[in-house]
Amino acid sequence: MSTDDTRSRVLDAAGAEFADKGFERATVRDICRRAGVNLASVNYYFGDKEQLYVETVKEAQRMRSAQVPAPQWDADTPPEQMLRDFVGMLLNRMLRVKTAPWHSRLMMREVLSPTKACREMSEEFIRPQFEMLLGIISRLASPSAPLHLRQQIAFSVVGQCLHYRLAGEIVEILIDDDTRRRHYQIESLADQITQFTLAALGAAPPLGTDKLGDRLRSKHTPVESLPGKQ
Amino acid sequence: MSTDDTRSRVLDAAGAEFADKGFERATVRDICRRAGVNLASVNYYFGDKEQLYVETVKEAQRMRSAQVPAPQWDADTPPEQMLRDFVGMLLNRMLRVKTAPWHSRLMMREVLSPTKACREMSEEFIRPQFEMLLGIISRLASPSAPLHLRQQIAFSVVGQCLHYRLAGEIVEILIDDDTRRRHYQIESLADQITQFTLAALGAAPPLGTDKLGDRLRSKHTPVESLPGKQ
DNA sequence: TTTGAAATTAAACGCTTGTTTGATACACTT
DNA sequence: AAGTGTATCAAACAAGCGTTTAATTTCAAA
Repeated sequence: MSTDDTRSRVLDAAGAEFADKGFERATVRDICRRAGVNLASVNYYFGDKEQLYVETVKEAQRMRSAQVPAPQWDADTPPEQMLRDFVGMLLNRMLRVKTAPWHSRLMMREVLSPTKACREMSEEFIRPQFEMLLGIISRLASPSAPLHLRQQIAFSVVGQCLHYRLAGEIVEILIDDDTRRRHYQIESLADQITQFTLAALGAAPPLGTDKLGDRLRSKHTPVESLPGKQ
Repeated sequence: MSTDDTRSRVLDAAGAEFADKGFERATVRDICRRAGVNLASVNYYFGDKEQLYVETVKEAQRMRSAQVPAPQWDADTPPEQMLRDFVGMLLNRMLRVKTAPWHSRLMMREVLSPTKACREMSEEFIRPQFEMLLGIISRLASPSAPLHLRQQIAFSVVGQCLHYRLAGEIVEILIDDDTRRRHYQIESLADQITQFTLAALGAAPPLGTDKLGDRLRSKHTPVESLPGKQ
């Protein structure tokens, strides 16, 4: 955890402020007020606001990989299960931590509009995840599917997940509270997105015929290995 | 189009600035400089910056409905074609106008993070589009599919499209220029997303078997039996 | 105890922001 | 021609911003 020396307090407060308001709207004064330190601390420890921001993103990246590790699979894990795990991980990382620590929110911000200061960091953070998904897709798709098509399928998967994070405010407007409480829990969404994708690939019957969880969860080992953050 | 009196010039310049930089980062000075009018004009005609922003969003909404109307279909248009048209419209509205007039960019901004000043406006702008898509899905999906599932399928469609707009910078990082030029044109993406969705619904063969455009664009061919790759 | 570098502080600097002012130019009526 | 309300302008205002400074406190080594 964060020690309580001044530098760490500033870093933590800055992360929260940047995650909430973005770089421009977050002010050094608010950061220092939240950290309970003097106004000049930012410049004393980090030089200026921008270098503080970069350090904050690095910290978020460190914390996130330590705290929500990617799933590991046996050699005989069926690719359907891998897809379900991956989608679950994606949704959990995006939605579970909406109000929790600022690390995920800040990372999301960097993905959506990468700061030039952190561009290459975002890249090396995203690419391995994309390659992992691409590997799963390749096991599921027809062998004749060219690379660019498999890449687009991967984007289709990511897009479905991202939507619930980005357009969350619109979803709250369009779907009534009751329906949302009943059918928009993370695991339900993960099931739906997985089945949708598998059906599109011909690896499962079309949507609306049965529940995915009944097939995937029961057949193989239960999925509590999901990166659940407590 | 816009008359060249001062008020219109300010409104037009403000739209462009707000669309580019958002409310906070856009400055009254830049707006007036771009409009070629005096700094005080904003307050003279609109009261303050926030009221100018609201007027700008209203103007964008007016222009957009006049300029990019939703597709109209014959009674005998097959739902597959309707989905293709809808996806094409969505992608065009999101991507085509990246550099073009500011109206669409500003609307997109409002959808992603609705200003409290324009919340209800965004709602009445989004909902009809969502209902239209929901109608198409309902014709394609299994009759047994409950409402909440059809809604989530609609979100899956929107999510796939939105992704190319929102994570566009990440896509540019992950996919090399050549592949992007060849396979990431708007119409190609619309084909891929449509086929992906139709396949998921059992209304088309799984992805990677043939090109969608060949079937949909020429003439509608009925649904063939779903192939089983178990 | 003395010393000196590191850490912290209050205050101010210079700049940009949105907004307001008061004077001036213009167009139109009487 | 005089009067009148609208429109435009340069200039200044007050507030907030990131940053700097210079003085003070802290505290471990000498």
